Amino acid sequence: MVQKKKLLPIAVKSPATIERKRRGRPRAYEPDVALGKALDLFRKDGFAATSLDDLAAATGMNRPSLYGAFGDKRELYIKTYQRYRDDARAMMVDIFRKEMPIRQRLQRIYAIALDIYLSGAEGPRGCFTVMTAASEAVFDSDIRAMVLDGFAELDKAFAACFRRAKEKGELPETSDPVVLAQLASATIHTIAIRSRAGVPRKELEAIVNGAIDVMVGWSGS
Amino acid sequence: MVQKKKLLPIAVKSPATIERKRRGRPRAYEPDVALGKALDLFRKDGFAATSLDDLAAATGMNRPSLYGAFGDKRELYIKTYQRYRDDARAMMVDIFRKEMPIRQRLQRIYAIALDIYLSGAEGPRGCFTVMTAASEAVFDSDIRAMVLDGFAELDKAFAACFRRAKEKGELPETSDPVVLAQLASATIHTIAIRSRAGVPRKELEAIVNGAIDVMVGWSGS
DNA sequence: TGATATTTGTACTGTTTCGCATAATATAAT
DNA sequence: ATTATATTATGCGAAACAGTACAAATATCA
Repeated sequence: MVQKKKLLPIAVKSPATIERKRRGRPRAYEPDVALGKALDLFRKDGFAATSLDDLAAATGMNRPSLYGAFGDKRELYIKTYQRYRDDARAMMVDIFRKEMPIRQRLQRIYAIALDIYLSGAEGPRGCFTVMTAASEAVFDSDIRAMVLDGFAELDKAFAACFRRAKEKGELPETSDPVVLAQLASATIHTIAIRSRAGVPRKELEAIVNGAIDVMVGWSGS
Repeated sequence: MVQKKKLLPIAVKSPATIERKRRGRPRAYEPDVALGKALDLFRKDGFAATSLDDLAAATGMNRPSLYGAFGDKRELYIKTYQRYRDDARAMMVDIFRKEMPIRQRLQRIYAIALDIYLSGAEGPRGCFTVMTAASEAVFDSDIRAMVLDGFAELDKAFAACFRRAKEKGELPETSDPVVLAQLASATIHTIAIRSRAGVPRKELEAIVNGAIDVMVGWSGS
């Protein structure tokens, strides 16, 4: 009698998660949106400067519910980071997959990156991976591993782009996809940091365009 | 009678600061070394995660003395940041000034940058400018201005390098010193962040070498 | 020697913080 | 209805925190 009955009434509010009727008092929050609110806070203030009271206020939950749902502050931080990565990947994956000229592909990726970094009602929030590397990654080996994985994922995705472009003859035979990928990641990192410091979008776009020119040449505009 | 008497006995311990005999109870600390210790702590843990008790313990001062010497936590942070910038500039200035091939100049600058970023008994401490951009710069406009100034100073120094190299014929006429400078800064930023995440020096050097190759071509090694 | 100046060290205040214990509440299963 | 389960809500307690008041200590100056 583990999972017998069919015809289970699927909850209307959470389409992704299949959820049968739960037993006790119903939740007053939706885990996904609460996690999103927590992510917003952590991205704005960082781990150390964000208190559980702040998180409770932002999510509309009270502290015991936060613990019940996500564990302690550190576990919650890790979950928000995973959520951030999932979101960012979802926004990028199409552009990395679809067929298009390397120049256009890079332009679109950086445009989305800037959307992510410059968003935020109370100031630009930058890149959560970079912020986490700059703060928690040193003490905490689990978090450090996640951050390293984040860097590696981006490096690999860029390298694949350049490898394909080279095969298609868009890049000279002498070019090294791995080196170009590291430069592409470096450009991501520099706009992530500079966005946090308040550099306006126009300047960041100029940096991006210059970097693209160096990486793929002046073939297009 | 503002500054009349000559023959003032210069203190032996602090050669830089001219210091006459002070009136009351003597200091039990040396401001310069105390500020250095505070800088070490802030670089390791960041602003929010560093308590005044930690700072007092690290400097050997007690909290009232800390306030008397440097002001509150924020003022102390700002002073440590200025100290960091001064130190870094002092380590770089010769290489930016002396006459040498662009490739060699870049190699030396990145070597010193890596020395700074990877130093630290309890893990690599990264770049304080980048860390500050990632954390305090968003709320605090004074700190934000300092960080922006730090970025600009590096951009300008790199741009001057590439401009000189272009004039000496080390770079093609089509190359843009400003764009190359932004790439050079981006490379600084990416190794700063990655060092914090525990990437070993060998890998960071590979990133640097690849970036140099792209920026100045394969003329040298 | 006594007045003045400066720093140290202890202790205190009020606030914030994290984590949890406990009771109240709301639903499903029987 | 009664029981079991799951969540909310209140609030406690111990620790950490930033900042300051005040007395003791240690020097110079007259």
